[in-house]
Amino acid sequence: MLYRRPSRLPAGRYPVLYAKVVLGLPIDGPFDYLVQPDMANKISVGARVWVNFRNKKEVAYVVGLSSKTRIKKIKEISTLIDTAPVLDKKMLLLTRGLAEYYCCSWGEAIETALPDELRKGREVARGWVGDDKEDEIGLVRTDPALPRAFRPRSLLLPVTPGNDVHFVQGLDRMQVYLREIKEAWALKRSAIILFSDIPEAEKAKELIEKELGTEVSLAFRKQPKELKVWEGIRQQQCSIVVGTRSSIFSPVNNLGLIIVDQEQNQVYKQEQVPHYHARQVALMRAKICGAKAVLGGCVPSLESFYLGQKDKLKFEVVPAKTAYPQVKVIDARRLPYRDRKNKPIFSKFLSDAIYTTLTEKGKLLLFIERKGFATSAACHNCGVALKCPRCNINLVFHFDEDRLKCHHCNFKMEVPKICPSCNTGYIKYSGIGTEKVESELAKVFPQARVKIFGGENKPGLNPDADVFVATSSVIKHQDLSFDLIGVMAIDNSLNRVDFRAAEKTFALLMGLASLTSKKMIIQSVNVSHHCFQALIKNDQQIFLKEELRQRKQLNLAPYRHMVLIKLRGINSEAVKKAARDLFERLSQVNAPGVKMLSLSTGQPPKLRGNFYYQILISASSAEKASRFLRLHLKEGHYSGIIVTVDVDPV
DNA sequence: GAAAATACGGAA
DNA sequence: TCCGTATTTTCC
Repeated sequence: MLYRRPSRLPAGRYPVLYAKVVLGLPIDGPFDYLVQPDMANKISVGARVWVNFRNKKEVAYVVGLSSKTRIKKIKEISTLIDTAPVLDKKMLLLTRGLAEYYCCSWGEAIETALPDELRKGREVARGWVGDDKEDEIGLVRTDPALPRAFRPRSLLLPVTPGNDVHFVQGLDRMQVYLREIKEAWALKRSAIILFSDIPEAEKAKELIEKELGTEVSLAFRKQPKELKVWEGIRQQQCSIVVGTRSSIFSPVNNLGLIIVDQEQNQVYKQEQVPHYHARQVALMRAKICGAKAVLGGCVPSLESFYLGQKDKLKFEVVPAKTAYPQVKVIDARRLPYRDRKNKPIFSKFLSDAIYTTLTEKGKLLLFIERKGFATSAACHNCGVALKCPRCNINLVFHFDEDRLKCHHCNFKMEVPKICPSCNTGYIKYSGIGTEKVESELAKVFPQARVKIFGGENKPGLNPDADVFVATSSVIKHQDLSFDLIGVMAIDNSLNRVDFRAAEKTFALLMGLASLTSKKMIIQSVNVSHHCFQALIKNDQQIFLKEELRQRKQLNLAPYRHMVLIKLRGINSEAVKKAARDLFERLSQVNAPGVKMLSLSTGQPPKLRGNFYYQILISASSAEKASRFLRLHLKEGHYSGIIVTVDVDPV
């Protein structure tokens, strides 16, 4: 993508100027358009223009200017939308990097970085305070003195070296964030601080405003004043922005600091194409801007821990002010039977603890992860779930084939008559109904006043209630404190068909543990799991190191980049055929560093009338996988089937 | 992504 | 040879 420097232009002659533009469509560009002479001194790289593309009026983004073109039948730019760029050279670099990483077009990446109204061609207030040094780069041309100003150069720009990345671990990490923000502010540099939800961002806005005595912008998608906020930030030399995922694209000038709080949280991954992860974009943007990146949370993601192990990220642990609770893991394999039909859901140990806490008028939390879980096959006697010998994830029973299947590598096996682990028990399928916990509790402890947590039901609003039954949404409420937390059916979470199941479960339990400084009791059939060992000993390294070791052994993230190709369509057979064909075709390509792993039905296989299939790939780098797919996905087109790519799925 | 260009194939 | 339809290509 090198744009040739124009040959010296004859004096006095007016040169012809072409603009290289990209569009927010899944097509590779850029496309050349003729810049009319009267526009030439107003157009700039990073500005929007209206163009006629395929006989349709479209918004396009100028990514380069040139005095040459190889295109024969060229069209003119219809009108200019902006006289000042809406993307500075750093944002252009960032969006292009995003496209290369996440396998989308540059235009699509640009559109994810801009507010909705800008994508529709809405005009914006002038007053850009860019921090571009114009002539140093030549991307943003503001000098109207033609023809000398035509200096379109390579877009392959050197990136500011030196990436300063830190991880702040602990419940009281906000004080470190404040320290960093103050430091950036003193140097007259901007800061972007991302939070996992809007209430958290709002809280932080108040706190930072109080501490710094300056106004802080709150930015998130689809807010009524999205464009106003965007314009406001762009016009300040230096600003502080708090927000959610999309705020990573805030148009701040002189960026000096990016903080991503709760970086292990999945909310930072966008569900729509391009499936970017705000943590990844934060690291990319920090590198381009020479800014410091600070990741934070109670638990690091395996990606961040891995960076730490390689000395690419410095850890700072903030000591907790509150005590860490006593954690007990109770073996739930053989809960005593009350009768054949009604298996008890509380162990003797948990029952006793609940009883004691109730007697002492303490507050209780019973946690049940209700989110979808696959039917797993486990031994009735020893409780060991049947796992794939190749992927170490749970096998799933398929009724139609009467066999066990691995959703990761397609390994299949007959259901064993007796458990291969203990050689005595028979295999049982579990899909535990957790809805009964409340009524079960009422049966066993008629004196307890039980509420399902959520909405109006919160400890503050219901001072009478003794017991709250809650799902993972309770973890957001870090201001709560209980005397006892009981964790039920956590094996459902641990046994999910997902190589990140253990990591997610660990983060969940760490979040829960911070809601009590007294006692947490976990019921599991898997007591020796490294996830629990780390919790019992209050040593995250036990979990992180073992998990990393397993990931390495199985060639999974963060050692390799996973890429998921999703196919969907109305016709089940057609999708299946297309997926098989695509898998076959991609497998035949010799691409070093790219490995085809599996072809399976989607999760779920059918959604809103569409049938889903997915192909899993691993690669030594995301860019490599994206290049590979960009090249080979367009070779074959399947009618009626939509193919999307998710790089680094979570 | 979707219109336009091309390839295909059956009937006259 | 013609035309309707499926498939592939191109969009500047």
